[in-house]
Amino acid sequence: MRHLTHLRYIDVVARERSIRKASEKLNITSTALNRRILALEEEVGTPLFERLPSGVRLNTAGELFIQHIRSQMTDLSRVLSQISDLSGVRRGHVTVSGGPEILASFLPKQIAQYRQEFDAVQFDVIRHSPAESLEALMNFETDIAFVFDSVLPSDVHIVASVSQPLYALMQDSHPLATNSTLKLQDCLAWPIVSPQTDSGLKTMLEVGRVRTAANLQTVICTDETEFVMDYVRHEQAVGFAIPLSFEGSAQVLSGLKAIAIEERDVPPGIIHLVQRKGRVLSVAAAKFMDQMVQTLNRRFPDTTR
Amino acid sequence: MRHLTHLRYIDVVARERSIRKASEKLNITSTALNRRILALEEEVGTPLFERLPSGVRLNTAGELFIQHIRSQMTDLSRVLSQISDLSGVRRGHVTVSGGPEILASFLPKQIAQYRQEFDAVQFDVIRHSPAESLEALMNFETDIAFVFDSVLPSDVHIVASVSQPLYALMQDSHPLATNSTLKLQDCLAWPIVSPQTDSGLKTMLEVGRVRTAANLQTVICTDETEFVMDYVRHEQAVGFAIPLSFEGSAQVLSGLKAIAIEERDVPPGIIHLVQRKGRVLSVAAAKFMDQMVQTLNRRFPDTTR
DNA sequence: TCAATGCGATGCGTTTTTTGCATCACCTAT
DNA sequence: ATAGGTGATGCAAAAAACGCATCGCATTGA
Repeated sequence: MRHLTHLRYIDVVARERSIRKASEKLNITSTALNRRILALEEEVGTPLFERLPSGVRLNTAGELFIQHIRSQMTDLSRVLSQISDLSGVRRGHVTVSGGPEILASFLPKQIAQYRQEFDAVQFDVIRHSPAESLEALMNFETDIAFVFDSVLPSDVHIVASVSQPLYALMQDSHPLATNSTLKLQDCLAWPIVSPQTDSGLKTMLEVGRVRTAANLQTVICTDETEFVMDYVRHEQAVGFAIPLSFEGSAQVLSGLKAIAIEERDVPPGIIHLVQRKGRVLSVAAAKFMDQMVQTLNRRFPDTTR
Repeated sequence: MRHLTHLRYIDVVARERSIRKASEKLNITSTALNRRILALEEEVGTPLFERLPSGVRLNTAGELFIQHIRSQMTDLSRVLSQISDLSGVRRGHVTVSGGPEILASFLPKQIAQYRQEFDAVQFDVIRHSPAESLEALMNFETDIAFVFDSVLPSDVHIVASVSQPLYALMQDSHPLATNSTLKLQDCLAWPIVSPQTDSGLKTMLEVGRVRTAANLQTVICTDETEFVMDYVRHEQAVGFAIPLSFEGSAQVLSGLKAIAIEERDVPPGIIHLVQRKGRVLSVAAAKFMDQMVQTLNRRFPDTTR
């Protein structure tokens, strides 16, 4: 789409903060791109970029304008998606972001299920911290985001919230594996694989640690869910995860046991399924969102929508 | 703005339902315009217009697309308005529509007051029936509309509602002019100047007629508020109006008396001040809206917002 | 202090796109 | 059948966009 191209030019320049860099990315000369920007600024009647020795940067007017540009671009692709939807084929593009908890088991399964029905829809999956998720959402870079245990600003719309208790993961031959639930204290004697960054999982564990005064023996810090799962297969250690990260796919847990930590010790975390407030999702994204909400409702009946 | 031009082309074709007519309006050849449309349809991947012997007409895809186009255009002008607002001058363009009741006294005064402060803002005032008002609002042709006594669809946002009792207008030397309020029955003996079309005023009067079984002697039907005011100066007839049409400007009423009809006879009508739901108004329009709501609140304390 | 480097802006010739004219094919109403 | 309307299309001219080479300027590093 030709219009889209024009808009994309400005968008990329804003992102790259350099006309020359942007021109490489767009496969045109910096001259052409530069003149486009000059022409645009002429039309708007005011500069949109500050010229710095190291490149360019949006000024206030530019910030307003780029917001409009991005909104326009996503709106257009939504409309195109609606239009091709008229002829029966469900085309489209959905961009989802979330933390590692989501990327492990839940999201791939959801996407696979969706694509069974609509295989002309393409997905982008991005790993983001909660803050990055929200920023990307506001910049129209993503359609849907999962945010774990975070205070949400008022300009995002919470489509669903699901409560996730903390589970301990271990070999199924592990001495603890016979329990039906565990206290955090029970884990003190074992090496712990704990989350690394300030993720939601880390926060949950931290709350538990403070509450029960349990001094866990962390031996490995990592956010890679797969690494955790795999590691506890090799050592009699204890890892942590939430149901969304392992439930529903038998293979992930093969040889492992997941046991709930008592909620008195660690209160459940909340995962929010969010989109940008006021934005109308494409047909594909809306439908996918709907499917996920339904699944969550079925698997976790306490899900609020 | 060059980008806007492209979009406008499509918009005008859709409105004119003819490429040739649109091309005249846009001061270009029909060839150029035709090819633009063909190119656009190519890019979108599907026809947007049906070709009829008498011209063109939007198909379903086109309807979706034009909606997007119009939204884009108004959004862009809003952003440009915000941008020029950054540099201190409040520029902009506000389009208001409403029935004759509003156009008489209230609206001109409001606009004059607003332009005292921001004289770079330009206004378009259009006279519309309630249905036309709502349609224009949805087509992004107007920013703000006054709708009198009408059932409003869910896709408009009611910014304020003001209750308006019916008043009888007559010479101040009229025999009825000594009363402080009037019953509809009191008017039976006099020639009546009544509203013509199915306006809100007409509806109010109709309700009163049915309720009190009063058989008014209508001698003139007109919707022109000014005509009514002027006519009752010449004959001892009775006209009707609502406070918004005459209150606040002494000249309009000079030589006339306005007396409230008792609310038992004729329940007050409601005038809604509305905008398109989900749409963000330009700085100028929002500010003007705000001023009007404040005025209404001051003059009619029962105004809801 | 003096290159070296990287940035956006600009003049000019070339390429690509857009436009206008003339014309075609088609339908409708007279 | 004819006259007047519609949108589509081939072709040449006009306009816009593009790429190359170059400029001016500021920062960086020896």
